[in-house]
Amino acid sequence: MTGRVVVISGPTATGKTALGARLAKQLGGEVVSADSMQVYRRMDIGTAKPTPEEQLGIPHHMISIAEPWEEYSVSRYVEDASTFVDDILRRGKIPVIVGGTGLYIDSLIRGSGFSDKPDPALRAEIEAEYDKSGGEATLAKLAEFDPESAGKLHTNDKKRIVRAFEVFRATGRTISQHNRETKELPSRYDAVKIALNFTDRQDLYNRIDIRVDSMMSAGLEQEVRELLAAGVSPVTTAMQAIGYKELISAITGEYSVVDAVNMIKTESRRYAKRQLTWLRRDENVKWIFYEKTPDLDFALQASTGYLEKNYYNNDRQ
RNA sequence: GGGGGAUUUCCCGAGUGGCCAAAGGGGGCAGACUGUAAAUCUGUUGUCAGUGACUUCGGUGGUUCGAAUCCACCAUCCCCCA
Repeated sequence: MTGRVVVISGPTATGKTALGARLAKQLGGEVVSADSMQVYRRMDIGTAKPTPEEQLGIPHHMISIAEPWEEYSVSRYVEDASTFVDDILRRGKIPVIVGGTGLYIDSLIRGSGFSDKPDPALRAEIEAEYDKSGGEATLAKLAEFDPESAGKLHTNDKKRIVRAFEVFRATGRTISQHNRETKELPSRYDAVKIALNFTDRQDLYNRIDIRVDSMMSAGLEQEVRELLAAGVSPVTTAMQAIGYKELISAITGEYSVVDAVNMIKTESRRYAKRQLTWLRRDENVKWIFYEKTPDLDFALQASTGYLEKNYYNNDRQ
């Protein structure tokens, strides 16, 4: 089914969560989170999950739906989230997709299909080959059957080179062919996208620093210790999250907690930059810029105005 | 008071007479991204006109055709002996 959805995105620490909840409440909608780390249970502080009070009594889906030792991924996300979105639409409500994981948002809206099943053994085999023959040789081999993606990839981009081989060996079709086909399919949902940002980059960075400090005083280190005590391996996808991986290293004595906190701040800033890069290439995003500090009322007003023009208007392109 | 060492481009840190605007790393900036995505990868980073010029290696002066690299003095910091 197709339907119209609202997307609230932006780099970390811009108040997406608060705006999303307010908007959902105002529009009579429900929130569908689009965050690759909030899907994990037991990781509340470091992923800045909305508390029950912050949820304003609005249903929030796709939060705390997997255990941190599970391997969650985009494909599972699209599968699970689209079920909620479809259900919300069926009930005549507005899905408000809130989150900062660009790949998840785009894949959900596009309705990306990921048909082949991941085969860890196959992947490991290809990785071993890459390590053995080197990037240059492996990329050359890729060019033999898929010159298109080989041309786009850098020799050091092990993950994507390996994946290109993996798709080809598993399905017999090249990844570039697969990508082209999914691109040509009509979007699964009609999305009105809004992104939050600051006029001045430095204000975003200041905001991130403040938030990391408050996560620490809220007990992030204890949260990480509990995950380790629960037996969560540091190599899982969940433990790659910013804030968690650094504190694990501090807990195991690699460096001090103070150093870890500084790294978390730096990593968060760099992450915010990558989020901006991802969002900026989407021309359909309506940006809302804060001056100095996040201003929820301003954002709410700006997004409401935008939605009135672009969401309810059926002539919208 | 005496002896020794240090001072490099945003940061750390190489560089001991020309091949140095100056290795490498970090950070910044920009980009990529289709089953690990809070991950991963790439480019760029003195200034200006774009294959050349100009300013820079604590400061001042000197040696030299030529200095971040040698000498003198000054400044700041560190260590050792008093």
